[in-house]
Amino acid sequence: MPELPEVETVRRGLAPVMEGRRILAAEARRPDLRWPLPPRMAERLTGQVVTALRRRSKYILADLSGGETLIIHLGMSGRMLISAPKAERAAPGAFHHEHPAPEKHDHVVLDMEGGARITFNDARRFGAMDLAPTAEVEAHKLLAGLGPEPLGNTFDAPYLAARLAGRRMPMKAALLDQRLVSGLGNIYVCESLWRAGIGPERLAGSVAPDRLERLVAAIRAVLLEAIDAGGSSLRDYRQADGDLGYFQHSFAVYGREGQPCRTAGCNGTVSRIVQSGRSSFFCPACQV
DNA sequence: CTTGGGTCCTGTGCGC
DNA sequence: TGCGCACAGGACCCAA
Repeated sequence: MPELPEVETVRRGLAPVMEGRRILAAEARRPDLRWPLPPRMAERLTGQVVTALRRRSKYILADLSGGETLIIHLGMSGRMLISAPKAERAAPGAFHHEHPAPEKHDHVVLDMEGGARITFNDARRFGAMDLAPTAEVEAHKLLAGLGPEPLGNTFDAPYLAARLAGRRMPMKAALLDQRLVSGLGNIYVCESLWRAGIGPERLAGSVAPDRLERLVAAIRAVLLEAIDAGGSSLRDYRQADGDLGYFQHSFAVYGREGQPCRTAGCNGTVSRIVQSGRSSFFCPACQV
């Protein structure tokens, strides 16, 4: 669900209540998400100070003082809900009671030093959590194969050209492949291809170098604007308290089937096709 | 190796 | 109001 900008927004929302704070209590309310939770997860989290909250692709990484890192993936419907009781209502030593009772699909609960409760809620349970030694977290099975960060300086047109040469996969599928570039999902792939004027069915190896330059610029711009906007807020993706100022991003093509293309001077209409089981939105007139 | 399809899970919205 | 179906932001795993 959440793609890179949403995950980054969640990270930024969690940082003030997590970074530098101790996890006073942790609870796993079921043994698994997409996969089994790591053995004794609650015990391994309890008492740890979160020394840093980082992001890699769509993963949030919480470095812990004991040398492990908590890896969090939100899957399609995962949310991190923050509940911070009003200071005047919080009786000393009794802040646990200031939080609402867990609801359906609240799977992991962290009570932080400072009084905030962080609840991982995930209806579809495609999300995941694991613990790995901080020093080797990049080598973790979930992270090892990830391609470059799209906002990092190793992601550029020559890199794309080299990786896409000879590939007969549609551009849509190529950009969704996290091994090529990591962090894009269905929405931002559609939006980026629209900005770059590239059709989602174009074969990856057939895009000229100058259009790859345009694509890299488009991807960066789309992601940065979405992060700026505080992540896009759709159905499943809402911060409980709404304090973070989530913004209803207005997409150029995603979810706009049948509506006019927003490219200047284009008279096209946004179409929807299905590629590998996912909806692709694009303008057949200006994306070629 | 590359590519396409099925699959996991629950919820929502729509047409009948 | 109920029912069945399509669809939802991800990504692993396997078969051809």
